[in-house]
Amino acid sequence: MSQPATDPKRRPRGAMRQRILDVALQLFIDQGYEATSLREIAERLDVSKAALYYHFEQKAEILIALHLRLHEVGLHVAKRLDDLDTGADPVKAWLSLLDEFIENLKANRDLLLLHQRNMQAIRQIVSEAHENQAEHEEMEERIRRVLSDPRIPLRTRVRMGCALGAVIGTLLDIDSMFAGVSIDELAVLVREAARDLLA
Amino acid sequence: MSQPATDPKRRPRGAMRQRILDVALQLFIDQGYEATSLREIAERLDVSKAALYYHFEQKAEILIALHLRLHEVGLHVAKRLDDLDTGADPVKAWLSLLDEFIENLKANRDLLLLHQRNMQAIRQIVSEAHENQAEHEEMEERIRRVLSDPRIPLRTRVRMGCALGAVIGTLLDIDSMFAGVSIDELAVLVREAARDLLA
DNA sequence: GTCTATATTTCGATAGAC
DNA sequence: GTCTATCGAAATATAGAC
Repeated sequence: MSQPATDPKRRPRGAMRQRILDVALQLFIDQGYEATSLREIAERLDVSKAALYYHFEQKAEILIALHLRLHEVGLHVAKRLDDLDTGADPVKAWLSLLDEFIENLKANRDLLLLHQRNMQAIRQIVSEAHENQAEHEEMEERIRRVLSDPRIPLRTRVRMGCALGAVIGTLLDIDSMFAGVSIDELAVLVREAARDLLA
Repeated sequence: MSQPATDPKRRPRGAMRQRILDVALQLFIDQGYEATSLREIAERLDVSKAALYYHFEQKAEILIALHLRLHEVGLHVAKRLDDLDTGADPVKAWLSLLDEFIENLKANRDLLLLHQRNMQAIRQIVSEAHENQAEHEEMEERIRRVLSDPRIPLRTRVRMGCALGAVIGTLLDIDSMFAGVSIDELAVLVREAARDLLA
């Protein structure tokens, strides 16, 4: 009903939309969302500013679209959070959450970088967009809840947080930290360190 | 010669300047540098926009002043980095660097938050201000150099990075992670975890 | 779908009185 | 040191032709 009535096999559907998102993602990571103008995005794509408005009603929608991409990717990690809520050994569950997270990070480092470097803008825009629906609870929120769960000893919770911090700190900004080392090689070592932390 | 000719004992010297910096710091942390207008800062201080320009020639100077504050604070940590360069046991040196860092973080969490959340803006503005002088090498740069030093086994370097990530990840955004736990209590546990990581 | 205008708003910054 | 008033630039967004 709501799908466009064109042949679904005719592929370049929304191709321009994707190109916009790709360029915006790079610029938002490098300069930040607020510091990036639609003019810049349009110039890189060699189209006019107005062309962008055919694909997105507002600038904020570009950021939201990218944020949603990350959200889909994060669903697997969220599943592991459910395990944590439903009993089971929290340390074990956390370790497999970290594994899932590392895989996600390897495959979508740019989206996570976007999130890390534009949290303020994303928070503000998303909260305005959903108004008060509360709809999907943010993964961060759920992580915070686990780390505040009094049923888990504080010492353990802190180490869970440390392990997560270690993963993010070493694998996300890899280029500026361990330039030249492959991410896979790093991931193995970090995973091992996280395990030691929670042993 | 260049000092103002007023009585140096008459204290509220630059009091307004400090109030501006304090308000700006809070807003830059909450909303980001680019998303914060001088109008907002002026409103919070209940002065006019133009008043701000008596104390700072440009908006960017406010950010630079805050960045310099952080720089002074970071000098102690930088000393520990020297130890790392001049031989000695890198693991031991790293641990005492982390201790110094944790103390700094406890005393100046807001400045570090500012830095973490406005890296892009700071980088761009600072690089424009110093043009090509290269003057003071940024601490991050020095940390990266240590973590790339081939004389230290990769496994050790990764763990050094993990330990730093653990400290930052758990102690910097403390309010959103371990709400309700005192930072001192947390710091003890994180310090211990870092030591285990590098054991 | 993309273009050339243009409207509208807001921002950083300045001039000059007090 | 602070104000009012204003400037010029740049940003988001829209109108309407093609």
